[in-house]
Amino acid sequence: MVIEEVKYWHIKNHQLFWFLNQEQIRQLCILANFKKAQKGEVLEFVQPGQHYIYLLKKGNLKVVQVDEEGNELIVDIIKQGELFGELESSGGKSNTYEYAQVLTDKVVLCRFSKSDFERLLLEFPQMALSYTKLVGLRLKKIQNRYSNLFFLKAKDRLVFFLKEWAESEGEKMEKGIKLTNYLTHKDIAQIICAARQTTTQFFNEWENEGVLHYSRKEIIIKDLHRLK
Amino acid sequence: MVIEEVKYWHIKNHQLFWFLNQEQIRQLCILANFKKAQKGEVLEFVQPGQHYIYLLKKGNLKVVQVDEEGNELIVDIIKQGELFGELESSGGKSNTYEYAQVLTDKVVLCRFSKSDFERLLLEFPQMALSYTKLVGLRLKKIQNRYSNLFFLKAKDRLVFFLKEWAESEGEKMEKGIKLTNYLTHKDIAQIICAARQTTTQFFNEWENEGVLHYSRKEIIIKDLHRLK
DNA sequence: TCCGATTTGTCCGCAGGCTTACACTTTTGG
DNA sequence: CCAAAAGTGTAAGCCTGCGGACAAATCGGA
Repeated sequence: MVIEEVKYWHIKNHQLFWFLNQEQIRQLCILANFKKAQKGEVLEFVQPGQHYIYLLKKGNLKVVQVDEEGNELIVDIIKQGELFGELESSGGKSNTYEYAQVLTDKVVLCRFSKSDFERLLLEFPQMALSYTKLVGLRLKKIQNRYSNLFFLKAKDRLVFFLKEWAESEGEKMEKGIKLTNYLTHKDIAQIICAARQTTTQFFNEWENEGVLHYSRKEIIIKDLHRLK
Repeated sequence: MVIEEVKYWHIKNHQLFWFLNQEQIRQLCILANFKKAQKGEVLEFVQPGQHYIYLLKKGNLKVVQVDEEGNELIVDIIKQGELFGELESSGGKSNTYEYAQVLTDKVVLCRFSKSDFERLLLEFPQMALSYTKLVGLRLKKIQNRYSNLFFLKAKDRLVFFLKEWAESEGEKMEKGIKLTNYLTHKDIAQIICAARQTTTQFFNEWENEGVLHYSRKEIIIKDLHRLK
């Protein structure tokens, strides 16, 4: 069962764990610490002094940044098979605090210490290269979000976000594209950098126009092109 | 002379080129393509199909992103000794176009092909690790700018930018901190994501309060703490 | 099944800062 | 050395969308 899971994980992360053979994966698996968590649970993954890399094996979670006034911003949504932790940890200096929270019913994740991970990267340079590309990809993604925040208005940012979501997790059906929903209006607002009320408004406009249906369980995008 | 320059460059980039000996540096130097450019010159560094990594040896330049309406955003300021190119190239999909422009009187840069660079990283895993950390650092930096754009108002973003600049290139003097200026109000506006007029206004407020002096050649921050 | 908590719906005033518009100043290049 | 271009100063109007306020709906747990 554990090996089964590892196999799965291995597939999801081919770009990174490609170069390891079964034995090495098994070894990494021993290194790794497994953990389960329930919906809503908060994971404080940036303990000072303790540096871990996390791999989300099952479920989804959000990485939230809080400033001194208590304003929250969702920095990233971590999906099945994605790495997080070291990468996200904020610059250190600032007065913002960061935590992760479970969005789906349950979540399975494992972690390995930063130093173990680095040892692995040194042993398998090919893997270091893959890892670098992975980080580079995130850099591009965030850079995209950044320029969107400047170039686009709130509504267009929401459209952008929904299209991206549809692309990565959407399921095509006769009635449109179905997204299994694990986000509230508030969550989405914090992702696209808007007020919750503004987000609600846009959703309702689309609901009335009949191009989208939002519910807590799922979102149906009936017509992607009319989404604007 | 060339070796002198390489030595210098080596120092500036210790985190990356640490592990190479003189011979290897010389070799990299042969691999590399040198180029000089004048102030104002535009470098189209993202040719499709051609993947290069650039190292800025001397001077400063800005990386600009342009959207379909012609709005410009400065994605990054590249300073002496910094790498750019592959890292910055936008996600590919979008309809934004990117270019670099020389800010200082003259600029010296060299480039090596992505594949040569990757070969080097594979040969020196320690270097791959350093490079990974470098990319990670940029990720953090951009993530910081992103959350600033959400949490902070325009004026505070300008303060943040100036403080950062002062930290990286400021020169302490009796009259305050001196910054050799290579940016116009427009440039700064495009960095902090504000309108040019807004930026001008803030500078003038500070000028009147006597906490800062702006000119095209230099910026003197007389009192960092009163800058708000 | 019921109660409290969370999420969603709606309205509206207010403000930050973008736009437009133009005058003035400094730099650059022929 | 002069004209054109680039950069700076200043002001007014307008618009997006934030924030507060509350009601209604939905969920989750005891």
